This record gives sequence, structure tokens and C-alpha cells, in this order.
Amino acid sequence: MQETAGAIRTRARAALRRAILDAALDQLATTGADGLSVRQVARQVGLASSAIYRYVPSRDALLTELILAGYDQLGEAAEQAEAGCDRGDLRGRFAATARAVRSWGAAHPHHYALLYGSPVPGYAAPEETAGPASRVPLVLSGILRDAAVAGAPPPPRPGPEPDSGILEPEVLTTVLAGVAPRAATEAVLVWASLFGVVSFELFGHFVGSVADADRFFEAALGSLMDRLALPG
Amino acid sequence: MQETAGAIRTRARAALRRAILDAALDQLATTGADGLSVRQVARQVGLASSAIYRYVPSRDALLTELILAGYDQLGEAAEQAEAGCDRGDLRGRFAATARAVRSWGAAHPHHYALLYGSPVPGYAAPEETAGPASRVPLVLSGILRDAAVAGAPPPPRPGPEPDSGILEPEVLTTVLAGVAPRAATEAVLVWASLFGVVSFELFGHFVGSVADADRFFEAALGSLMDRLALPG
DNA sequence: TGTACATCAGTGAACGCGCGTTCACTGATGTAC
DNA sequence: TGTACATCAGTGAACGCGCGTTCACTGATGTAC
Repeated sequence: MQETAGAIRTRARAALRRAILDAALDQLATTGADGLSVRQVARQVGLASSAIYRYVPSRDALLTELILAGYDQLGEAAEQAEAGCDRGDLRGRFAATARAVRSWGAAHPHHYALLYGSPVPGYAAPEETAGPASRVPLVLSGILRDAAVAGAPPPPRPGPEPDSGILEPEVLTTVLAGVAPRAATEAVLVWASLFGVVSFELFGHFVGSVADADRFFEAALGSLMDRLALPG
Repeated sequence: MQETAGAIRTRARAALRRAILDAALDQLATTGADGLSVRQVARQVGLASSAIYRYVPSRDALLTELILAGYDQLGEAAEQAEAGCDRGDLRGRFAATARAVRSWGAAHPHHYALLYGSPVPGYAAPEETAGPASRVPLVLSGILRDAAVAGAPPPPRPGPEPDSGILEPEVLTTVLAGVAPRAATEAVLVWASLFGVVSFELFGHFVGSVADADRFFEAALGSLMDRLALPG
């Protein structure tokens, strides 16, 4: 079946768009987000700098794409790692997810920093990033929900629930549905702690105090899972 | 007593140096570290851009000074907050320290990001920053050591200590002397978790999940202190 | 008291650079009649 | 089959900008004799 000229052009366009994004990823990996420049990207793909604007409206848009790609890569890695675990092994699932986050960060430190480091000054993350950004949290909350179903339902204490109002109601009724507010708050803390540990390691704050980063991370994992009361 | 001319000059030099640093701090606060420029600093103090080099050898050195100043400001805030507490109130001391960290970060988000956000690309933190950077950890470890003295000494379990080798030996024998390796590892995790929570809040990762940041932080504090087994 | 000299903060022009973005254009390819 | 037209990827020059750093210099102030 003969391919139409239009289809060929469309495909070429898409391929070049990918090449541009790959070049940008490449530069992010070596130079960091600040060093990312439209002109260098153009040089790398072998185009005039002005040609980039046929594919990407601005440098900021390019940054946005890198952020989206980062959250998606990281989310993908976490999801795959978790999916490879026995469903009943809640601790294994959590550990696999956390290790995937750490590994991805170690493999792409500048990219990780773009997502979880200093906000880029003068750049406001558009709403489109919210979805991909929540992939890792979604994996984690899935584990918690399974734990809430499997374990004894938390006994509703009398009186007003002390932790209500801390988290967004929408979160408590959707991603963390079935998880008691107290445990849900703890879960958000664990989430932040996990990234806190990974960031501290990648950003060099453990130099001088942690001697064996691998073992430290495993110990941290155990502690975090205990706080979530994951059985095992 | 007549002041010598030399003394006057020296004082003037010091004052101008301070003015330059203040201008740099100012720009850091508004523009962020990337926006910091020698020429803008010069404009703000009313000097030719070349004159700055009589006071600061390079832009990188200026950055280093800002980092040092940041760690010192933050450390100072933490130390003062902790010093205002009843010595026996271990939980109060921890909470005061942690709240000081969060407050300082909220008041100086760009400065906080310079210290705890993405490493500045192409810039390696010189060793001089190690001292000031450890002021907050020192406050926290001081509380833990007091707790170790006050509480029952951890029973040395038979067999090899399972957590030895994770932290630098030097840390275990100095700042965390008297704290069992297991608890010390936990302490480092708590330290990273604290900054993880503060960073997540300041960098916007709680948008959409945490509704009441103040209450969340207090809840987090309680949980972290429980993990340190602080009595109260 | 006066003069020659040294010190040193500060100047302003310049070097050489890279950047994001715009715009009128070329030239190849495909389409309509 | 041939011709006029439309589409569109890509070009290259240009605009206007700000940057870090250097360097020969001015001019005021203090010092030595």
C-alpha cells in the first residue's frame, strides 16, 4: 500500500521533533537545565537555530517537554518495577518502587534535579505536568490501598478524626480512598521523606555522614515501610 | 583617641564589602541564584562593574559567600530557637529547631533553594561550606545525645551490630557519640526527611495533596520525633 | 613647610562571548486545472 | 502532459540584549624626607 506524501511528511516531522527532544535531553544530561539552549540544540540536530521554532514555540516550551518526559520516564520506571512484584508482597512492592526512583535519579541526576530540585526561576510549571508528576505517588498509594483492604480496617476512633483537614479531601476520597486520614498523612510524609533521602544523596548532602549509601537507603526503606505499617 | 587613617580605610573597605554582599543577597532573594550577576550587583551598590573585583575575586566566589551566609543564617536561626527551650524538653527542642528551618526556608525560598535545591551546575562547593552546613545537624544531634544520656542506654545486643558501617565512623564517635548505630542511622533518615518535607512544601510538590501546610508540618514533626523515640 | 613618591579605590572602554527570537527569503515538493 | 499556484521545511542575517573579566588610566589620600 502506497504511503501518501502527506503521511511521509508527517512522519518526518515527528521524527525530527523527536530528534530535537533527544538533543535537548542530551544537553540536560550533560549541562543541566540552565545550560539548555535553543541554539545548541539546533547545532546538535544540524539545523539553523531558527528552524527549531518550526517544532517548538519557545525555550520554555522545550523545558516543559523535558519536565513532562522526566515525570513520565520516572513514572514508567516505578510502575514497571512495582508491576514485577508479587501482588501480596506489599513491602516488596514499596521497596521496588522506591529503588526505581533512586536508580532513575542516579542515572539522570540533572533530569532529577529539574523535577525535584530548585524551581526554575521565572518558569511556572503548567498544569499539564500534574498528571505525569503524580505517577509515582499513584503507585505508592496503590500499595497503601491494597494494604488497607488486606489488613484490619483501622478502628474508627470516637470523636472527631484528629487528622482530617490536613490533606485535600479529593485525595482522601480518590487515590487514598479507604486509608484512614491519620495513615494518609503519614503516607504523604513518607513520600516526601523518600524523595528527601534521594535528593540528599544526589545533591551531596550525605558526604561526610553516610559511608555506605546503598545500605543506608535499604535501612531507610525498612524504616519508611514500618511507618506505613506495611506487613512483612 | 584619634583613629588612624588606615583604620578608617579598612573600615570603609569592610563596609563596602558588606554592601556588595547585601546587594547580592538582595538579588538572590528576588531573582534566584541564576539571576545573580556581578554587573547588577555593581549597579545596585553604585559602582562600576569592574570595581567589584577589588572586593570579590569572581562570580563564583560571590556565590560561595552567599552559600556560606545562608548556612550561617539558617544555623543561627536553628540554634537560637533551640537554645530558647527548656533543656529537659527534648521534643520541644527538636520541634523548635525544625520549625526554625521551615520558617527560614519560607522567608528565603531562593536562598534555601541555593543550599538544598539543585546543585549549581559547574560549581563545586568548596570545603569551607562544610562547617556552616553542619550547624543544623549539630543542633539535632545534640538533642539526640542528650536523649541517649537521659534515657536508658540501649542494650547492646549480642552479635555484630547490624547497622555498623552505614554511617561514617567519625560521625558515630563524635557528633553522635553515645547514640547506638541503629538509632544514628534513623537520625540521619529523620534529618533528610525533615528537609525533604520542607523542600517539597517550598518547591510546590504538595500542591494538590496537602491542604493545610502548617498542620501537616506539625503532624510530620510528631511522627519524626516518634521515630527518634524522643520521650514526651 | 614643602615636595616627591607610593598606595589604592574606582573608572570606563573594550574583548569576546552566547543567548532567544524575528523575518524576509529560497527551493523543493505536491496539487489543481 | 503541462503549467500556475500553494504549501511548507529550512536558511541566514539581523536585532538587541546581558554577561564575566581585563586593563590601562585617573585622582585622591597618605607617607618620607
